[in-house]
Amino acid sequence: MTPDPLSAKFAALADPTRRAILARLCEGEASVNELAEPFDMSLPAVSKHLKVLEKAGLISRSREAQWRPAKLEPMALKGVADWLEHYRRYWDASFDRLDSYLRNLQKGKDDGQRN
Amino acid sequence: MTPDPLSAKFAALADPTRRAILARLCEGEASVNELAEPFDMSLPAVSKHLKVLEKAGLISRSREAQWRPAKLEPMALKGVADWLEHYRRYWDASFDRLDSYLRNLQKGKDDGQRN
DNA sequence: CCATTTGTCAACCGGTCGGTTAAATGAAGC
DNA sequence: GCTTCATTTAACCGACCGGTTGACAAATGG
Repeated sequence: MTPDPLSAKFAALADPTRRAILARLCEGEASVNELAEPFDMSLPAVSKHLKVLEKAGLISRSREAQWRPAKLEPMALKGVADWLEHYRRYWDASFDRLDSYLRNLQKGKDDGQRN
Repeated sequence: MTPDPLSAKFAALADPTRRAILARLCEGEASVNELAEPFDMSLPAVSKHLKVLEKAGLISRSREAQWRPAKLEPMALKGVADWLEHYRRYWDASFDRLDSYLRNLQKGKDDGQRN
């Protein structure tokens, strides 16, 4: 247990239901019932998903009478983006290779360097 | 089975061993034995991790005599980055709020707008 | 106090995950 | 053909995941 924070974030994001919940929370805080509405799933199931997101730091929860609204915590996503950023140069390089390959095709003839 | 590609990528990244393998592959292709060397883990375990990464599209594999070198496929990571990009404006906003809060603290007195 | 509304907890279930060991495969070299 | 090296497959294991149902808790409001 107690996996590292980054693993917890990736694991939390690896479920489409949870990603949909995050997308919904972009529009503002929402109660469990509101969040559960789009899904064909029991309330406890949604509650569990919220707990996973909360433990990963991706959302926070408050109390408002009998409601427990959930709120997006976007800085946690920034942590994931920062990890990915180390790899940007690799996919940029891949894209450049693909780009020049396509340019050579476009130029039509065999006037580009082979390889 | 057959989860959506984005879920497969997040799930593959949710394991520190697999992230370490990707980091190693930044330095170039590597055989299974090379990749397994840093880990206190059997070879079949590493082989399984590679299969997860491959099914997620994050690496590809070739054949070279009796070796099956693995190679980073960075465009797959770009797919993850693109999904995250939708949330950038939210963490930027959070960061700006934090930033101006700290600026007001730095200015010391209560001359900033509250709330 | 009682009922209603909202949400969580507990126990259970089948399936997947991350690891193991032992056996099988594939290619190379003698 | 046999051996050796590199890797995968198969079977198994305990733990975790995503879902269920049923009971419980906590706040609101008559």
